[in-house]
Amino acid sequence: MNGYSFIEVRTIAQKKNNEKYEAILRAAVKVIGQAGYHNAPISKIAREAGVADGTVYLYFKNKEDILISILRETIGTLVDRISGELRSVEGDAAESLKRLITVYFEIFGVNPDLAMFTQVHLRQSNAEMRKQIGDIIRPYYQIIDNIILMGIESGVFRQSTDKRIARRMIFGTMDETVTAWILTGAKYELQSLVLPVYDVMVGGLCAKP
Amino acid sequence: MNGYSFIEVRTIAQKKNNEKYEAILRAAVKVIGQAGYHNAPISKIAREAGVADGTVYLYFKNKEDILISILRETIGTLVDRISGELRSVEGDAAESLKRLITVYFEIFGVNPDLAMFTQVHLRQSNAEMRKQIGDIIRPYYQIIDNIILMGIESGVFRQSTDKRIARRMIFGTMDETVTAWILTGAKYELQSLVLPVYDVMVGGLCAKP
Amino acid sequence: MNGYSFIEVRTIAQKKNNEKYEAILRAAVKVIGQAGYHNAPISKIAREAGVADGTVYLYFKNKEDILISILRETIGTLVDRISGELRSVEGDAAESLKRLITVYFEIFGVNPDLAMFTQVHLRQSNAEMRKQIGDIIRPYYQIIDNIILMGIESGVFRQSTDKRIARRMIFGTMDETVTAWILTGAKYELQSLVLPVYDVMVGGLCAKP
Amino acid sequence: MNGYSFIEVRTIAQKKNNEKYEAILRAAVKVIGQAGYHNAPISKIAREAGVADGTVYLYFKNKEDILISILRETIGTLVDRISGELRSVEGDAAESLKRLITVYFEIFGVNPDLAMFTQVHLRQSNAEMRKQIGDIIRPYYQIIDNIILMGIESGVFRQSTDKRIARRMIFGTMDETVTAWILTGAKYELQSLVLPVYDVMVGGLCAKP
DNA sequence: TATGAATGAGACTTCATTCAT
DNA sequence: GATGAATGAAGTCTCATTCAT
Repeated sequence: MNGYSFIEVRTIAQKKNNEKYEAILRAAVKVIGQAGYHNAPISKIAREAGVADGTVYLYFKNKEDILISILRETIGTLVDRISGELRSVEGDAAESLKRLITVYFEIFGVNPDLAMFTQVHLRQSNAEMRKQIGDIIRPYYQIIDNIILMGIESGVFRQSTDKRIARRMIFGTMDETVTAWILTGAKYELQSLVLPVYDVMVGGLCAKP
Repeated sequence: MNGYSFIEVRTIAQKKNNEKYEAILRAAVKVIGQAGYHNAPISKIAREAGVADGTVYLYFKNKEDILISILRETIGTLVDRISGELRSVEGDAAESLKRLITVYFEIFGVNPDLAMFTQVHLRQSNAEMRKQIGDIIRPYYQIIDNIILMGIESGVFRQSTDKRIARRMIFGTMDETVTAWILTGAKYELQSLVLPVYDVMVGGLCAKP
Repeated sequence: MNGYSFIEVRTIAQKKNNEKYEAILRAAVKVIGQAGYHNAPISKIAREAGVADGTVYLYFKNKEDILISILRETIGTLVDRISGELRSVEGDAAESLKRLITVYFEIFGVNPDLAMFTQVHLRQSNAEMRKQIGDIIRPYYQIIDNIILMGIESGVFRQSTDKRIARRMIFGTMDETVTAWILTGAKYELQSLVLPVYDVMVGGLCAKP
Repeated sequence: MNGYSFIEVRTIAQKKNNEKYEAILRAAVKVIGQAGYHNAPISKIAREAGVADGTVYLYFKNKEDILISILRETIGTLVDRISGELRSVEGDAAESLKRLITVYFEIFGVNPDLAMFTQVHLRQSNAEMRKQIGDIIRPYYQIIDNIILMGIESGVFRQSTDKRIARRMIFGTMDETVTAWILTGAKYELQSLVLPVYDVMVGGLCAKP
């Protein structure tokens, strides 16, 4: 439940020998993150994980399955951690949003390869994969939606807010911020951007009257 | 200077016959847009364009060059059209932003394949390509930056706005909106979202006191 | 140290199964020898060796590497065998030269494909390969040079002999003899030419006074 | 009849527009000589010759025909020039041999590309081409044979000389000398080697008793 | 004659996946 | 479970040759 490990969310069957399962996922994040999905041969991932090529197929159906699994673990971690944070600020939409951004930047800030993977290379998926991706990512969207709803109902956010659009603004801004961060070399602390990002989300661009 | 056509910028040579050049680019947008860069063999692009495989290499240095060329044409068009729009609202930052969103949604709204290409598949590039992509995309960023600056200086936007963050919010929100639109099947009119998107960008989430 | 096998020198890796490594080299000698380097597709070599195309790349870096490897094995064999022969006639330059010719004709005489490969198709290399070829072939040149030097110092060969030219005469004459032999169909025993070739090298054309 | 040009030996039909014919051959010698047969696209030869790709096929049946034609012209020139030289030393085998070497080194010494072409890249031919090459080269062999015969009959060369072997020694030594010269960068005057080469051919290696 | 755009066969090479050990 | 050698489909790109202009 802490979200720092890939272990918890595995089923019992998969828990057997999860050392290798995790090693492969970690290796895949690193290799794909740095080289891109189509420049990351299974053989390279296996070597990085310290296992044989064939072993990968004992833990994953195929290469796509690795991609999906990484996303599942990542989103799982994200949702776990954010949920944990939100419980302690129950009802405070503004603070919830701030925590959301904080956790998001934290998770990717300490793992640029994972950021690169999620923001950049995950897109290299075909139509049928995107369906699965959508399903996996939904709980995360839900959290954002809940925060927005909470804000509107509590009067902190505008009544007229278009909820879908607001979610895309939040998601898109964080996404773009992380993408810019890695594409410019991950040279500064992503954490330092939590407040300005939060500020522009909440306050918008306009000068208040 | 019209920006509506692929004609202006020639890559390999000033071919007499740019019909084929454009046909290949159009085909590439379609095939890559639908299947993804790495699932779009040259042979498929060539067939879609109605030319032989080898012909593609008379107009483009290699496969990457096609990707780069599409982006160059697209950004060129985008910049041309937005610049045109902005001239008629000289100095009005809010209106400029609205026009930016309008043009952005217009261009991609009529060409979901192009949207898919730009929003999704363009990311499937390696490190050295991203350098080129960065160079090409810069003029577009510049336009957004100019609008922000204009807004701040004219007092329409907040003085305290972090310009980099603001740009990422604008870019990320539009990007995410278009991405969501195509990933859900491009079923509604993208144009209908101009106002709500503009609204959340300018007003932010918070209820005014 | 026996020089009769391709086993000793490993290029890519110390493969457990060098049966395939040798099978591919043998197939390459045959196919390239008969068709020429640029008319010998990897697919043909693989088929001749009884392996899949991709297997070739488990044992060789690329097509050039095959060429280089064959040369290395051949020169290795040649040098080993000649060295062995020369040990038993230590100091006798004339006899050494005769043994050199004998071994040279022996090796190529039993393998016309290898002769064809070495004499004819090896030349089809680009500039950078020729550098490597030069390095590999050097020990062989050295042996010839040593024989010449030995002959001069022992007074068997003329003091005034230009050593470089002498080496080229020896090498060129053997080379041309083998080339002519294969280009005319390898119909006679190459061995039968050892003495006349030796004779013309040592005695030259002129009638002694 | 001077052998310095490609013009004379053309038939009347081919003489029409022989400027282009010669330009293409010259270009081919240069491009193939420097890059090798299989790295010398027709397009490159055409560009070097200042004609269109298609024009090449008005003068040559195909790419192989260019190779053959160059050889024919070269051997033609060689035979013409040597024949001319030999007429002035009628009957003197030793002097004839010296003139042979001189002309050989002269022709290739002033044109390293042609040397590279003949010594190195011409070998990149397939079986059926080699038949043609043999036919073309025969008159040149004939000249060498004649010199040898003349030497034996006049008592200048040994009675016991094996004529075939002697020819191969002469040819192989010149060939190897020129090859070594170009492969080491054509840095010295090939002419300077005429005498030492002649010397080793005639005197052989042995110290006279 | 001359052009050069167009063709498409075919080359080299990579790599996801399988399977005997 | 674990291995890694082997496979072969598929991809990118080159280039000899043709043909409409």
